[in-house]
Amino acid sequence: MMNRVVLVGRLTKDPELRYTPSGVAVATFTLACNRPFTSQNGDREADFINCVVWRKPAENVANFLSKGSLAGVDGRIQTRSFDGQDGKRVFITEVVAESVQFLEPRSANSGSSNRGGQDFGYNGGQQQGQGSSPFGNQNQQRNQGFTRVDEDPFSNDGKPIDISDDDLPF
Amino acid sequence: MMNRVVLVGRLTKDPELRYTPSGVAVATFTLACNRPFTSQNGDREADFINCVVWRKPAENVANFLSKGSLAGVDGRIQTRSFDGQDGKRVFITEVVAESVQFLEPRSANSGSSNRGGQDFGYNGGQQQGQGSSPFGNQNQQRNQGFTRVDEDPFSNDGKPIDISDDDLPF
Amino acid sequence: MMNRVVLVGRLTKDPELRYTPSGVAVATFTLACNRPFTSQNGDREADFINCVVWRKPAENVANFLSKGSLAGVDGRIQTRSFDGQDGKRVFITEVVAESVQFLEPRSANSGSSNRGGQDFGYNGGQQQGQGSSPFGNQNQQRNQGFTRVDEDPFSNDGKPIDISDDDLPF
Amino acid sequence: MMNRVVLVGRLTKDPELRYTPSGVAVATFTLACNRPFTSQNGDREADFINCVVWRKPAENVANFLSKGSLAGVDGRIQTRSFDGQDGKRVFITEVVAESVQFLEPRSANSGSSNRGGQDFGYNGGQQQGQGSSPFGNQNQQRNQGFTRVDEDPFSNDGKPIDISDDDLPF
DNA sequence: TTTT
DNA sequence: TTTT
Repeated sequence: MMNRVVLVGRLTKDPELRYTPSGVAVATFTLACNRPFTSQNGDREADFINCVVWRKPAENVANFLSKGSLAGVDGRIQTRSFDGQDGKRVFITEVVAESVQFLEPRSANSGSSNRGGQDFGYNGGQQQGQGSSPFGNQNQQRNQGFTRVDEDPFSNDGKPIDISDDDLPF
Repeated sequence: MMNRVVLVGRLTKDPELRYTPSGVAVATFTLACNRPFTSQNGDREADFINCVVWRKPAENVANFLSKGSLAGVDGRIQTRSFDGQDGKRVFITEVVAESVQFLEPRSANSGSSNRGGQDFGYNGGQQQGQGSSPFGNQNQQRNQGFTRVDEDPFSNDGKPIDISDDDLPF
Repeated sequence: MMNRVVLVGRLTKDPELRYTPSGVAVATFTLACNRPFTSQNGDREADFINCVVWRKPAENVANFLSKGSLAGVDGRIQTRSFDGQDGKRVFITEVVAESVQFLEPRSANSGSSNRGGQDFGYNGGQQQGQGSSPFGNQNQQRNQGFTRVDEDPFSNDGKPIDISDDDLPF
Repeated sequence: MMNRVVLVGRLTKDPELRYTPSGVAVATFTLACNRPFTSQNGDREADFINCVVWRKPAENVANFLSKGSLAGVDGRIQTRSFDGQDGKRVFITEVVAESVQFLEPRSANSGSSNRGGQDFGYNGGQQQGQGSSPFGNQNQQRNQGFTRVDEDPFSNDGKPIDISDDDLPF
């Protein structure tokens, strides 16, 4: 059934990249989306929306986005639940990004003349090697030492990811 | 910032209608959206997405939708948090519907020749009186005896709605 | 770059199914989407939006939808142009559906207990044989005798489809 | 009925601002949205999508966007038709933007510390005076001398806008 | 637990 | 706590 989400916002922190036991990349991040209206106290609030992205776009996200980056997400809402450590069921609502668009312009001291708007869609994956990033390698550090975990994308305390290489929806 | 959600799914239960202290209608319901792909165990799963709708469309939802109804939602993702009764902060992600479309055809024994597709948008609110519903009044019972509560739409145990008539975003 | 469309409307005519020279199915149809507001003359108008869908979902559309069917579309806006017969360039804006959802309930005299909401997404293609349609074969006639054309989906007067099996975006 | 479009792309030219006879601002512009996949010849193509925006956001668009600007649009698809000068009916499909988001970062030599992501939604209209633009007044020229026309937003050869101040959907 |  |  129809389930479509489009967001533009800023990462509240650096994205986190993990791998399933079978080696599939998963990145998680939170987008702060400022609301287009003000609250009754007159201040501008934001929604903080948890996003998950799989495979190649996950690695692109980890490589090219960081805290504060402006990004667009096209995906679906997913809900799931697991048993929390206190024994009660925890319900999660998050966005599974099918594509992530990088909306930050390249930094001023970079050599490229490209202006923003790079797409990290799964179909549009142009398989850029990490070393040849047009954005430089200032984020490369973040990609080192990632442990392969078999965890729930947004938590460290529960519920293995029940996913296998063969059965991913995209 | 851009934040758009479009869903089509079925209500898992009858919607719940409440009123804020200042008399604003709020309806809450959960949409079951079947996923377009199967899990690794081969079964078709669903996402259960909590939705909130305000004002006139809230009353339309309460009047015309019930458990199992097929409905479309156009809205935004909202996050909020409150202190749970166990003292820890609870984070909520839900969809605030700006318009709800009724996708169930009118029942066979009804007199109208209209086929499905009725819209409950706030701008398109055609202000149908409860008593003159083209769908009959079989749901009207549900609208009686609603207590005016000042509660968080999806819970009975917390956090007053911090909203006033004057400051609604729509 | 982000480009997302979600529509719900009714087919203005039976869909048209064609095949490219290389055998790829393409269906075209027009969705009438009633506007949620009225014009200044007080009447409710509609937008008539041309849609194209490729491959398996194209065949599903041709088999299960017909004039008047309520359907949902999730896709992208596409523009293209070609030289019209009067020598001037014609510009086309249409929606390429990635998935089409059938929102009509099964007909009253059908044996299935399923209620509406069937999805024709490419990933969700459950490869239903034409002969085993749960909706009967009243539309099957429409699928016979389709000439394999190498035409622009919405016109008979021009411009070959520049697409090959290998290079489809989905 | 549901009809939702979200786009991110770059303006192909400076936006054009006009006013209806009753004084309502209308801006038109075309967004180039690069496709996330390549054509069979291996080159990356784009869709060129005509957009219309009304009232305050129209003026914001004219003031803050120009050729090449990266912008997001949230709106609806609209179709309309009129009689062309050659006597045949012309059909138009375009996007009516309900909100436009400015995704270009402010220019390097500006004094503000704000980074991109400004929203021009109708509800979020913060009513910035033209003279106090945080982006400087380099675009202000474009806003001078606009004739009040009663034309179809995207053409100079036809069909009066059938709209009045009182009957706008937003 | 939040971005600009 | 889930719909068809």
